[in-house]
Order: sequence, then structure tokens, then C-alpha cells
Amino acid sequence: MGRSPCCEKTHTNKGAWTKEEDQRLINYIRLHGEGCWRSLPTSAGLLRCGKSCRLRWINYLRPDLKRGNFSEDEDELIIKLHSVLGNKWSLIAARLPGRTDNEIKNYWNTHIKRKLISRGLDPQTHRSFNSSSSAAIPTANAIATTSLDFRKNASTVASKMLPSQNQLNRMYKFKTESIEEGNCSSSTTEETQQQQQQHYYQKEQNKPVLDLELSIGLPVTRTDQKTESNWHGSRITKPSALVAPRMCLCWQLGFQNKAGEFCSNCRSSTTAFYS
DNA sequence: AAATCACTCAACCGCTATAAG
DNA sequence: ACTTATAGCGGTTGAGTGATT
Repeated sequence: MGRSPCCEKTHTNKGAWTKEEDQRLINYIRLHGEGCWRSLPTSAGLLRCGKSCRLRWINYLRPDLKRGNFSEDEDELIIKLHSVLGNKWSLIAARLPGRTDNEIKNYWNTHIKRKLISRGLDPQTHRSFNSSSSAAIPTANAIATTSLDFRKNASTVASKMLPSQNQLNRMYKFKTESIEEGNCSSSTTEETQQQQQQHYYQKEQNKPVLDLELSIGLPVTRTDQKTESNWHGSRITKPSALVAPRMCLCWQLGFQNKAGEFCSNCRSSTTAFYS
């Protein structure tokens, strides 16, 4: 058997909290501190489940909550953090003292989304709607502004979490080199061109941008042209093609040898290879 | 003044990772 | 080792409220 349940689900209140319930919760946490939400409702004399108590405290009753309208600075910071972190509201809230993840999430959905749309930006990707595809290329100005403001605010507010200038440079360098060497085989030619164009703009501006689009691909090599017979005997020249090496899907842990070859598991006859 | 619409936000729901039994 | 509950998170809902017709 596992744990015993935290509360009698059938005897719990739902819906809006009353002032009395709030006061009970506040009093209890003042005396005993946060945590152990499982036993809190019974101990505090509340007919609520622990989950509900936790939410009420975190989102509404905590004394360090700021409440009130969001400032313009907070708006911009949320937008920038969202462009880096996506819908990770708890991580964003951690960078905004006095604000809760729920509050920020609500504010995003009711205000900021609209704000970005009115700026012609897609709230999810933070890229311009004017671009033709989902892998739209932001304007050079937008890149410059975003990256400048981003680092300016990030260095003061989110310095503990966000990458340093050196890290940004390293990431930027790695990504650009990878694309220039044709190492990314998962993108289509068009996407690759767009990525290259985007990085070109960034290079031109000399203001690297944190790109969190990750792709996994195998290094590809180009085959030689081949001349062979087709089905009715005519000689045809097959153009060169991009080919990825066979991929090892070994799921066991092992060590490569000094030459960097596959682990012993992979060399065994039972290993599956896919190309 | 009443009806309808639009908006806000607290609270709930469902999921995943982890802890406890 | 397994089962079950908890903690925490993001998504969604719906009651309350103000604006508009």
C-alpha cells in the first residue's frame, strides 16, 4: 500500500475562499510556517484540501506579494524572459519579486499577448507576423534592440539565471559554425538558408542573440555522382546526394575506445543500426 | 434601466516528477 | 520493487464586474 490520503475529498470545500478561511490559513502559517500542505488543513481546521491551501497562500495570502498594476519595466522584463523561457511561468515569477506565476500567466494572457500582437509580433515566437513562415527572420533593428535591452535588463535582474556575455558569444559562435559547416541535417534547405540569413544579420549587427531553437542532426556528407542503368537499360547519371551516416540506437551505457569508436555494446552483433 | 458583451483573475483541473509507505 | 499520494506546474474555466448598446 502507498501513502494514506491527505484529506477526505468528500468533505472539502470548493470555490471562493471566505475571510474566515483566509484568516485561519494565515494564522496557521504564521505559527507553523509554510510546507507540509498534506497535514495543514486538518491542523488548521480547514475543510480544504492541501493543494487548495497551498494555492491560496502562494497566489493570494503571502505577505510579500506586491499586487496592483504591473509597471512598464515589469511588462518589458516579462516579455524578454518569456522570449527566453517560454511559458515557464514559475521561472519567470522567480525573477519578479512579489509576483506569482499565476498572476504573470493571467497578465500575459490578458495584456501582454495583445501588446505584442499590436506590435506585429507573434506572442509565442516573439517574431514578426510579417515574415512568411514560422521560421520568420526578425528585422535587424528588432534583433539589435532585443539583444541590447535583453542583456541590459538580464544583467541586473536575471543575472543568476541567464547566460553571461561570454556564454552568449560561445553559443552564438557554435551555432553559426555548425550551420556554416552544413552539420545540421534536420533542416530543409530553405530553413537553413533562413537561419544563415538570420545569423548573417546578427553578425552584421555584431550583437549576438540567444537562440533557443535546438535541433539534433547528424553530420552529412555528399556522395559522388554515379552513372548506372535504369529499369529499361538506359545509362543515367545520378546526382550527388547528402547522406547521413548510420545511426546507432544502442541504449546501453558504455565507453568509447581511444579512437572514439562505438562502445563495446554497439560493436556486438545484437546492436541495431538505422540509417 | 436592462440586456449583452468583454474582460479579469481566483480557483480548479490534469499532468509529471518525486516522496513516502 | 511497487503503489499511491504529494508538490508543483501550466492550461483552462467560470463567476464577478465594468463597459457598451
